[in-house]
Amino acid sequence: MQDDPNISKRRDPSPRRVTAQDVAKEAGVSRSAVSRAFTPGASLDAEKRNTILAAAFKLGYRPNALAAGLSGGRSHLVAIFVGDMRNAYDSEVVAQLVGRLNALGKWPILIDGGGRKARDALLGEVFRYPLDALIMRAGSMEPLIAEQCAKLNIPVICSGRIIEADQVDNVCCRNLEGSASAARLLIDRGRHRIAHIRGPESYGASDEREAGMRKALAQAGLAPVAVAQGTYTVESGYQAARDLFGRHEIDALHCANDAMAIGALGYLRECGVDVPGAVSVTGFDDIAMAAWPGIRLTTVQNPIGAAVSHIVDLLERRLSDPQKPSEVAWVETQLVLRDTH
Amino acid sequence: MQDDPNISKRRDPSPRRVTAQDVAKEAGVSRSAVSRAFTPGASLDAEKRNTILAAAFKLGYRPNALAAGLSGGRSHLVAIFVGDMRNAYDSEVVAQLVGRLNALGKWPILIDGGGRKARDALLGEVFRYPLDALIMRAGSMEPLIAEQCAKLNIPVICSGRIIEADQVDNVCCRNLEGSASAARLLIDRGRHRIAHIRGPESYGASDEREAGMRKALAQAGLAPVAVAQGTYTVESGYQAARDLFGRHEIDALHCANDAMAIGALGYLRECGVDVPGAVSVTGFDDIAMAAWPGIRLTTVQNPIGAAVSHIVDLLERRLSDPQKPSEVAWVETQLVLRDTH
DNA sequence: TTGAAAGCGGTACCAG
DNA sequence: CTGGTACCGCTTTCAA
Repeated sequence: MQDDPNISKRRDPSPRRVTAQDVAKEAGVSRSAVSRAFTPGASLDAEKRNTILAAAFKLGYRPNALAAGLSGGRSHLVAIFVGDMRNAYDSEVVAQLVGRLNALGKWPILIDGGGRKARDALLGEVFRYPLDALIMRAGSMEPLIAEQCAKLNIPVICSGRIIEADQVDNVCCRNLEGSASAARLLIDRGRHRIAHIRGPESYGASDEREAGMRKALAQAGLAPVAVAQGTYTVESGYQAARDLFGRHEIDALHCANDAMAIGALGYLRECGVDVPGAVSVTGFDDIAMAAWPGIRLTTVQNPIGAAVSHIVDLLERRLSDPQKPSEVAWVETQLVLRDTH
Repeated sequence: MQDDPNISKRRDPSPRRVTAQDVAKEAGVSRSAVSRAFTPGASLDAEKRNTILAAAFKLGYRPNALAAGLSGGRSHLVAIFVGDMRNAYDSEVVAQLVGRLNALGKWPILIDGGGRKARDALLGEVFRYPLDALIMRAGSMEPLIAEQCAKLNIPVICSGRIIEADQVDNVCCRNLEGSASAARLLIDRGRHRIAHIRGPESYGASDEREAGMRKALAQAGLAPVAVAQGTYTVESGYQAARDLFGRHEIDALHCANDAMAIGALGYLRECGVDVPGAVSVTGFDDIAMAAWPGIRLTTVQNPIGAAVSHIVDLLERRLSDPQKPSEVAWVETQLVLRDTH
């Protein structure tokens, strides 16, 4: 090894990546043969294939995915656009999604849209890659992006809001029904002075979740005592709870997501309010944290696993049939009874 | 528009992506000119450039990043390998890192190593892309990966554990000192019966954090009452606390990360133990959650922003000088006093 | 300043 | 089954 006459070449300041040509030379075959050795189902003498694979292994060769993607095939690159990764629900979705995509041989490029002004520029840049698809995880989302994708012929899987367009498939949660079920729980529990912390207007889910609780209350001849607006963060839930409880007589609080419910819980605990003795609190999503000891939040489960499975499923079906009509996959919610109702 | 004679072409089942050639034809120039129009600093008549850009805009053209990467340049693709995205600290790091990389025009491909058996196969696949760099965020990490990268000439930025190798830069937290400072705080608070929940052996940080607290105790002539082992999850912290408090007289508990501390806090709260009246609890990391109302954990800040800045900085410097010697950037910790000590 | 042409590393089709 | 060859879309010389 030490005497390798190539040692000087090895010192080359920027050693080239090993190519099929190199492997071909090493194995004494043609470039085409090397390509075939890495193409499942290609016709190639078994022994020759082994020789080639051995040479490839020795040289540390891997077919360049960029080149492969260029010449006709798929890039296997998928972009995931996330509204705000700092949000617990979204980050759980991303975590699961990444694992599933990896397993499928798809490589997710993450784009963090979090409050970014230059969002368009950002997307403009990433669209330079011939993406297999774009997965949008966002409640507050620009249909503009979908438009751009249409132009570029990139299929879109959208979760969190429904976009009606060609080549766009949607995954959506039964927000209204879910929220209504939480409100009914509170009513059945004997609560009458029910308040709500909703999300910002820019998110479609905010309206649906508010509408759901209003509907359930109305069916019981009730109306919300008060509705405050947060931003889906723990901190905003804390603030909103302070506002609400400072100005109203309230015996139950339904929040548009778990993070805000946890913030509200924190406020109530600070005030020494007995939950659920004096006040019931419910959330929406059932993030991992909702189940933690010390929180044990009663909430509406918006099952992440189901949403991710739908996304992956729609992606696969879309890729195998790019012309198929758009679909909406619904995610059903379920009440999870813990210690705060 | 409706009369566009190309309408039949538009109906093409799989419309090609617009290429430089198309733009050239539209603008009546050569392919080369189009390329130049998109290359800052290339010599091209100003007016002609405008014509070209207009044509490009009209056609919705974007230079194909794959082709660009193929022909010499960088791919601008960066892989982020995360040990376990379900962990709050790691997911905060990823969230920030993604934003910073996006701003730099680098596109992060996420790989979730979370308990995956086929980790090698996974990496083998992603290494088919000519990555600009690999960022590893992992406490429990295979130096094998670094080896593979060396072969492929891919620089590595490693955070969470130091790997000494060419082309590998490291970002590392002062685990020992940080943990020692927490232990000193507990001692100063008058605690003598101090226990520790450590992390698994496979993580280098686990040993360092335990050693730090042992060292501080030793300096005060003390030794830990007991040490339990968790897995850096909330649930494991809860379990470990139950074990510890069931078998020992303890007046303070230092945990190797915040998640476990939060789990322990949950257990103590369930038992009605007064924190910090009867028992002090400290964590490590200062994840967002540690500051939440209802938790307010006293902890050792392992500043994520600083770590991310170091990663990005090392990345930039490595890319601008691939041959530069390896570096270690240290992240300094700081005690954050809240309500549990 | 410009256009033509040679790669970049594969894939896929061609004739043999 | 095999090697030769023409692309894929872009960047970058090289002359003009």
